[in-house]
Amino acid sequence: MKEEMTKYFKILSDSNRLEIIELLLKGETCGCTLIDKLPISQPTLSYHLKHITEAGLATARREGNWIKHYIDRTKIDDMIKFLEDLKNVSEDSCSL
Amino acid sequence: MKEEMTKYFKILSDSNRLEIIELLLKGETCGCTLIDKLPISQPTLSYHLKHITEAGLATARREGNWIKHYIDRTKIDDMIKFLEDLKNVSEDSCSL
DNA sequence: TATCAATATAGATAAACATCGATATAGAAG
DNA sequence: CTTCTATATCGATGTTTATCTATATTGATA
Repeated sequence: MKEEMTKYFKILSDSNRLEIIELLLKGETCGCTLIDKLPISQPTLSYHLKHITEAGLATARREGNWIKHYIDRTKIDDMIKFLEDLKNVSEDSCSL
Repeated sequence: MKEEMTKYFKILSDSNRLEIIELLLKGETCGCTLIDKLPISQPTLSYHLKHITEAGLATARREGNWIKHYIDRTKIDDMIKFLEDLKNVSEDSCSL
């Protein structure tokens, strides 16, 4: 649980990755269009997409010539939930 | 803004740091009591507390012999807000 | 002022990370 | 079956990170 969260937070801790996620949420879905909007090379984009996917924040699926990427919004919800709980931790609350 | 967020997320991306933050929220406040509850050395704890503070997630203030640390819960709110906005990003929304 | 407890710094190290250019692979389509 | 486009992998590199031990600093107090 907490392991999962640190993994997600690590993904969000890089500005290029955050940008990628934002673009994916906006409907970009395809690496070939992402690449023009980011200050990184194609191999680096591939590397980030792989990590985002392996962390469980996105899924990838081939569609014809392209590989489409979809952010799993429920994972963002999980993070929000976790932070809400964290914020409410107090001297007499149980651990997360 | 987004820079600030990646900085916060980086802080939360390490399990020891997350543990420290949780303990601080529970009212530990002092390094000397934290140290017994963590699998790290005193210098490493000092190192993490420094980073948490420099990132703006906590404040530190000397009180007699000890230095007390206080998490700024509004920063957690900022993260929650950011993630809410991120989740709601869509094809026709503006950028964060 | 000498001592002690809490905290910080220095210096070292190994691992992880972000990045690149070059190249390989995979699948669609001619 | 060759070609083209999208994506992945390889190998290298410089940087950042988490961690340690040893030592310094700081401030309270005996």
